[in-house]
Amino acid sequence: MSEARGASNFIEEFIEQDLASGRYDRVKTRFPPEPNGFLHIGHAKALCIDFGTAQKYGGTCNLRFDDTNPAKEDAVFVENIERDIRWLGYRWDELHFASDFFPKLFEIACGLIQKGVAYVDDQTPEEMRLSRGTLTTPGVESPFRNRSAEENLDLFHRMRAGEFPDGARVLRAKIDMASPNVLMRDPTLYRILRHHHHRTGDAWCIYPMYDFQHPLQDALEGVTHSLCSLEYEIHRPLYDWVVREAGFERPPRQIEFARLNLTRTIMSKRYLRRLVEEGVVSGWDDPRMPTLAAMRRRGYPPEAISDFLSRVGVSKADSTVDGALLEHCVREALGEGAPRAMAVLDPVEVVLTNWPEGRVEEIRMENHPDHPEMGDRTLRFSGRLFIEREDFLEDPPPKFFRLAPGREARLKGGYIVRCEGLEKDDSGSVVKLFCSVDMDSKSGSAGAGRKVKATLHWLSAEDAVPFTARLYEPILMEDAPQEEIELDEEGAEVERPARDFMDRLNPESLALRDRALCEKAVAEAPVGARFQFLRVGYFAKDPDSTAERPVYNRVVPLKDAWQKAKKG
RNA sequence: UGGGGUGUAGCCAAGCGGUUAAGGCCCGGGGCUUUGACUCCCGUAUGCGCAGGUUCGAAUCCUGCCGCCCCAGCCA
Repeated sequence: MSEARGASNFIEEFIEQDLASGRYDRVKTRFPPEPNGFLHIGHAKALCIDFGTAQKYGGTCNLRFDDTNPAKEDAVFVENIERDIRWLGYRWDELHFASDFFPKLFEIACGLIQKGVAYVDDQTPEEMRLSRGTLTTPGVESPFRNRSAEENLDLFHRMRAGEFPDGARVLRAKIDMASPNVLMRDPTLYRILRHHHHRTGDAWCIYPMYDFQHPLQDALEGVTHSLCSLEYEIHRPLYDWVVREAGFERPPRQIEFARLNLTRTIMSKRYLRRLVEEGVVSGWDDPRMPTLAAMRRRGYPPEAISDFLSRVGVSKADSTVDGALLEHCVREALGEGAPRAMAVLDPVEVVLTNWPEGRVEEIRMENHPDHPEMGDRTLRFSGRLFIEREDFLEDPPPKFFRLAPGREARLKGGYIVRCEGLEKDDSGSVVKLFCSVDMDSKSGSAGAGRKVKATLHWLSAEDAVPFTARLYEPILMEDAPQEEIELDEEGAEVERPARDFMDRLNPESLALRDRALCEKAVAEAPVGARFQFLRVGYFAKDPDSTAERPVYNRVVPLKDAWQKAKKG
């Protein structure tokens, strides 16, 4: 099943070394989200690495919820995360919750106390902060550091029994208050916290900290390779300390990689939450959000996301990937399978002046130019049609070769028309084009051999169904620094927010086209259906659609050489 | 000023002492085209953060310097 043909990144190199040296005889990873929010494309990177690596080496991957902080967690996030993982096409081996291990973790903590490497500290949070020292100065040992094991054990049990108020005491590891690695200065292992937990209810009033729970749980599950992002690199000595002190023979190996950043994309959970709470977006699944729920709703195929992630690669260098790469992957994933259809987003009426009165022709249109097996459909063609407003220019610039006064263009699958005149409203905008049609130019006929530079998409009045198109752009206008350095009164450097990220929001991240027209088949397609609107882009039907008013999200636009030429 | 990481093209990223430094995205040029799409060709680092050194030979080894990221939660 697995085809391990050599390592394709540094993590796999480590794994192959470990397999070769006999350190491990199998591969077991885990994906360990905290159920406190929605998964986004950044989490998807970790997810693909965790599941993908296990898969490659014929191993297994667990899904584990690190639910050790009930104040921030909720069962609804658990459900959403599970759904997102399945959507990406991954299946976990075992499902675990940190909360299922609370009794075991408590037991291990007691063991550490008995060994004399953990103690109960009565200092206030403020006292602890002060005595921890700074980055450049060592910390000071707590006055409670040398209590007897018996006293510590008693105190810890009483913490668990609820004898002390929140924050009154903590359990700490006894490591080294002078360590240059601040994390090793007697880190907190347990805190008292009275808060209803979404799974254990009020059974516990003490909760383990990440640095205690995570390594132990990895070890208890039999994880061999604990893959995580770079910010945990400095936690590794502590990770190793915990599993070693707990007595695990063959502890997991933690390997860290760089997390994903995307241009013009907010990836911070805190900021995403603000967008939702302040109503900037409609919710966690607003198609402008970088969450998997949003991408699914917008119409991204899951294969596009895994393809994107595999192209991005895995390394330890901080990076920001160009959003154009994701778009490319989405287009590639959609190009083969999405049926083509006609939709005119910003219609302008075309009247064919020499079209036989009352005549309506039926035209066969292929559903996909490269896949005849996808069949075809019939569209009507008549003397009253609609084309895209931007496909006509009264005063065309040099490289514009679509319709203009006196110029010809082909209506795809139909006839060649020539613009003979136009009508404007009081404000000067074009409301109607008068065109002559070459009756010998019907698509596929002998007279059609003539070449015309432009082929336009169109809809005849008989077939045009009104709908709303939602066009999306990146939610940020630019990638600006989050912080800038300023000098305070004493001339010291301080960091403060350069500009609130809310000021960098792109006002054009959502554009509505509510006069848009589409084919009947498009209007009647089920929610989630995806089409390539010819010459416009890929679109997916949104759940907001009603029978009277279909709504389509632009998944991604088509590449457009003209738009590019216009700007350059 | 402490510790841990990291720096190869506009953006990612291979490279692990020995031909002219992979590949993808972006970009430019051309072919094809009843989607200015798709596709197909071609092109884009005498250069690998900078400066020295070792070597017949350095992106790869050594030394020094510089930039950027992470760490002082009873968050994860």
